[in-house]
Formats: sequence, structure tokens, C-alpha cells
Amino acid sequence: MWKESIQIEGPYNFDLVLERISLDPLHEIDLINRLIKVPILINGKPYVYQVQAVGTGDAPAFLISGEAEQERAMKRLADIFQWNLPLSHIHAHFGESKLKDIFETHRGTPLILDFDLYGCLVKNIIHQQLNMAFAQKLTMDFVHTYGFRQDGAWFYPTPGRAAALTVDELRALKFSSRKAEYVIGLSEKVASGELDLEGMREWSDEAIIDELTKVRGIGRWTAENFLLFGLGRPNLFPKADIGIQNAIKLLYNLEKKPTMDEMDQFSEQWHPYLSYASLYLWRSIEKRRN
DNA sequence: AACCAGGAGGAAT
DNA sequence: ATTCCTCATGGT
Repeated sequence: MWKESIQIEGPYNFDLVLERISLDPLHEIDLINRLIKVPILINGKPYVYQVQAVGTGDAPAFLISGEAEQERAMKRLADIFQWNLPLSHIHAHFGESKLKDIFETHRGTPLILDFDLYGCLVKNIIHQQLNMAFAQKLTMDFVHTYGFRQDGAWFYPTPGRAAALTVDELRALKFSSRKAEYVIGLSEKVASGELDLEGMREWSDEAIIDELTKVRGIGRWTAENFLLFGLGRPNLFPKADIGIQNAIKLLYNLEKKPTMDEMDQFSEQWHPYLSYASLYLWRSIEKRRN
């Protein structure tokens, strides 16, 4: 077993990270020890790493441990937790904006990436149009039923496994037929190699959106969320997102949900860090669990 | 008890 | 090119 510690530049509030990702019941989190288990695939093989916060928001430090693949794991974990992207200039960018108060309240909340690109897409398809509580239940049932557990953490099923599922099997989990078709169809494309998600890391945002929206079940919203939470791209604003619309409505005290044109107007000022505007707007309407 | 939910596809205009 | 309808279930 290897262990490694790192220090990074603040602000970076890991307690807020845990608070946010604990909204997803799939994540195994120890709030007392400020620790999370991270299931990731390296060369297609599953490994679980532990990340523990041992510093403060202004002097963040982490203790990371795992069984193998130290170098590649550290690289991937740094990407997932955005350890090399200082938030100070992000906060500076929003410091005098309409989002000032929200950024202050959630100061040091980094963008945390999903642990797996394929899982990210599947999760976002499942989440389409559903309220968060039900969507998370569906996702959890899906992973618990067809995924696998290793070293205390859950992995999504492999694309090959999911491609072999039937619509009826997923309907038994309360998927709609269409959503079941979407997940199975996507899984077939990933399993066959027709869709190479890892290969998209070098692509431009728009090229990825164009490619992904060719897949049945993936519209612009899902592709944008893939860019945002799968790849960590900094300038996405999913304006069709009900949550962001509600956050904007609350922020500007609107009578009704903003139109698409209004979403464009509001967000114009937040370039080129729209992803952080999105993230913090989501945060502004997310409630703590329990 | 309606109405809405971190949408998308497909048909009808 | 836009607008409308359906999907399907759970939360509020």
C-alpha cells in the first residue's frame, strides 16, 4: 500500500466538497475523518483510492492512499479534484458580480469531476427530467443491481454489461422504456468502440457536443453536463437546466422562470468561467441532506 | 391533487 | 425552423 501527501493552493474547502458530493448517495464518504473512497478505472481495471483532507480551506492538504498504480492514480485524482487549478482567480472574477454573495457563501468549492466518463453520461441520462431524489434513487438502484462493489466503493457496470441488459430489466428498476433504450444504446456504442469517450479529451467543446448529440438520448443538456462534470471544461452554462433556471429566478427575484434569451443575457457577464457560475448557482439551491 | 422535475425525440405545424 | 406531445414515476 502506498501513501502520499500533497499540499495545494487555496482556497479549497474540502468539507464543502464532501457536502456537495454526499448529495449523491453512491459516494462513500466519511464526514468525521473528511475522507472519501474514489473508485476509478486504470487501463480498464478497477481500483479504489482514499482521499483524506488534512488541511484547512486556506492551506489545503491531502493524504492519498491506494494499493497500486500510484503515479497514474495521482494524476487522475488531481484531475478529478482539480488540485492544480487555483480557485483564487475564479473568486476574483466573480468578486464584484451579481454572484458575489453566492461565491462568498460557498467559497472554495471546486468543480469535482465524476469518477468515470461513461458513468457520467449514464448518470446524466438517468437524471434527465426527473427530480433529484428520484433520479438518484434510480441511479443507485442501477449501479447496485448491475454494477459491482470493490474495496468499499461502487463501480458503474461496464458498458459491455449494460449493453447486454434488456429494456424490461431496466423497467423493473422503474426506468421508462425510453430511458432504458437510451442507456442500453449508449452502452452498445461505448462497448463496441464506436464511441470513444476517452479519446474526446483532446476535442473542443463544440466538437464533443456535435458528436454526443448524435447518440439517441443525448441532447445538448446531457452533452454540456458531460463536458462540465466529465471533462471539467470551464465554460459551460446548461441554460436548459431547470435547477439553474430556478437559481437564476431566485437570485434576480423573478416572477417566473427566465427565458432562454434571459439566460443568455444573465450569463454573458460570467464568461469564461460559466461552469463555475453554473456550479455555484446549483449550490445556491441545493439543500443539505438529513 | 395537480403540478413539477438538473430533458429528449419525434410528429405536427 | 419552431411548437406541441409523450414518456413514466416520485416529490412537494
